[in-house]
Amino acid sequence: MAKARHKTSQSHPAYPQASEELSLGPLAGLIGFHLRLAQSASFHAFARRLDGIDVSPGWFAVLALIKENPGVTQTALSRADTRDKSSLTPILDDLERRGMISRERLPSNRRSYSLNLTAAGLALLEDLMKHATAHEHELDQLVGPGGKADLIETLHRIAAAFSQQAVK
Amino acid sequence: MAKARHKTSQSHPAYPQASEELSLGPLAGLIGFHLRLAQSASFHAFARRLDGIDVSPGWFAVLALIKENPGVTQTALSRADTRDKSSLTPILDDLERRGMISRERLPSNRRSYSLNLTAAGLALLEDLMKHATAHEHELDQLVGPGGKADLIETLHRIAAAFSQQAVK
DNA sequence: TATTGTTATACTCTATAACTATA
DNA sequence: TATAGTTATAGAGTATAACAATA
Repeated sequence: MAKARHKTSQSHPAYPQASEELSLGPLAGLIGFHLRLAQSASFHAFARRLDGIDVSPGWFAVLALIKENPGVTQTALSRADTRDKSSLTPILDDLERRGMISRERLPSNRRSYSLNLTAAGLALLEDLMKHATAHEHELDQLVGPGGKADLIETLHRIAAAFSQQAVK
Repeated sequence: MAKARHKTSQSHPAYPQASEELSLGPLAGLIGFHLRLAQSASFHAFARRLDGIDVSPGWFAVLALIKENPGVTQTALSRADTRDKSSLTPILDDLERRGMISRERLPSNRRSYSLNLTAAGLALLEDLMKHATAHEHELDQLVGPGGKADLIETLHRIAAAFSQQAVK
């Protein structure tokens, strides 16, 4: 987990287009393209921070959502994190095996699990949160003091708009 | 390729946290979290547009970069798209097999290929560009008229800052 | 020795479909 | 019949390492 390591050797050979940055052409004006590069770079930077901890960036959101919504079910959790419930199962299996979460059948509906953090899970989350905060601090610097709320609102609007489409 | 299909059945059962949106807690304030959701939603929406065309969103950038930088080498291309050269090989193999690109050894450096679009590749790219433009138009609406340049600049700053880190 | 590109391989993330058990 | 969760499986996407050809 969290095993991203790059080695971008900067040589400057003598043939066209290879020594400098490529021209992006129309890509330079596409939000979608920059969204991909920014999220990928940010994700890997966060993963690098988590090196040594055996938890990937995606698991952080799972733990944070359980803490914030005690007793949440797996299906509700998968919806909030916009992935299929079947993608969540192995993650939760692992977190349970490691004693980070508890799963209890709901008496009112014995098909569902009620998910909660254990004390160990809370401690893990708090550790992860420290790294997330440090990472976020870097992002804040890049975005600037006035831009953050706007940026989050815009990103949220994008996510919400296209998620609705997916339902159609 | 481009096979994303969601079915978010909106039932409203009678147990806690399942009927409505979950609380995001601290995640609500994290740029990184919203970056992931926005890019994932936008990516899948674009992929949905490309349904029927046997090319994924990632391949679009490859074709666009080759068009914009005729004769580019594989290593330079992989760098511009921030992925390893070995990830590019199977994509280029496929594009070449389908007659979309040409690969010629550079006389000046016979280790390198010079990549170019064929006529068919250009036609494919133009078709893809129509879909990308339509998708981008949707994003523009969401971002608003004044926000676009700012958003792209911010995303670019994030990508650039963390890519540099990766080199260290 | 260093670099370009290929190959072999593996890991992460995520989805679909069929299943069990409950409702 | 419908829903919650599991299992089996598959397919993108991407990386590392070892390699051949070339520099």
